[in-house]
Amino acid sequence: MKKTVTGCSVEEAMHLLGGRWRLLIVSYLVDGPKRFNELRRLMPGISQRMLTLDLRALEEANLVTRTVYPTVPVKVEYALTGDGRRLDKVVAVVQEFGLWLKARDAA
Amino acid sequence: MKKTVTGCSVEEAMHLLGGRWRLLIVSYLVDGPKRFNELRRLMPGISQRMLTLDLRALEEANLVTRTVYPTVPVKVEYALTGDGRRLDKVVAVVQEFGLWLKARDAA
DNA sequence: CTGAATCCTTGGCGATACTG
DNA sequence: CAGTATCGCCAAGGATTCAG
Repeated sequence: MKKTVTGCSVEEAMHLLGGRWRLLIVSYLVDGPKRFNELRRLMPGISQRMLTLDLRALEEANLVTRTVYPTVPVKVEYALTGDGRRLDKVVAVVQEFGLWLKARDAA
Repeated sequence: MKKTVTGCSVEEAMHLLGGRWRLLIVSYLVDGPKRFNELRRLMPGISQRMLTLDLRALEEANLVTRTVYPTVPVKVEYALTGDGRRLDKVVAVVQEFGLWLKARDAA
């Protein structure tokens, strides 16, 4: 990817997190490390492909770590890095807004 | 639009704000009402079409108001609604993250 | 100045099948 | 279990033109 977005900070952040699933993935990792299929179960709508791609992107951005336990069968855990912890507040605030939005539109 | 995203709050919020420009638009409206071309100047990359479409979407979501002053030439002002003010924190947090991100990647 | 209309391209994303 | 590889769709977005 590496599309040079010369824009401002909001644009940069959105380019990294703006996909359909990325911030949602992070929102689940905030609670602690998760395995691949664990994340799939938490997000019934996501495809295997997108989960992989988005996790790779977050990994490349140093927001998430990928740890492989060489057991049989293989076990892979994803967790937020220290940098990724910078997203805690983002997730919290967006989640809060989303909740309010759903409540409002339900009425 | 009204695409029924049955997902969780983060997914809902991202579906509304996840586009390339929407949150950026909001980030400029946080500082006060802005005119159409004023927004265009602030976002050199955006096309006329997308600015219109995204503003309409935000308007339909009751986050932004559109006020037409019947002068000649016409003057149109966009401003955040009370509901839209719920995005102040979102913008602030995302902006902060984006700034940190740019600083980190500059190093 | 603020759009609407049209056409076209891109890439985000899903579906499916295959693998260590 | 945790992926990779292909294929193809379609909505997001850009460029250009026309209009009140």
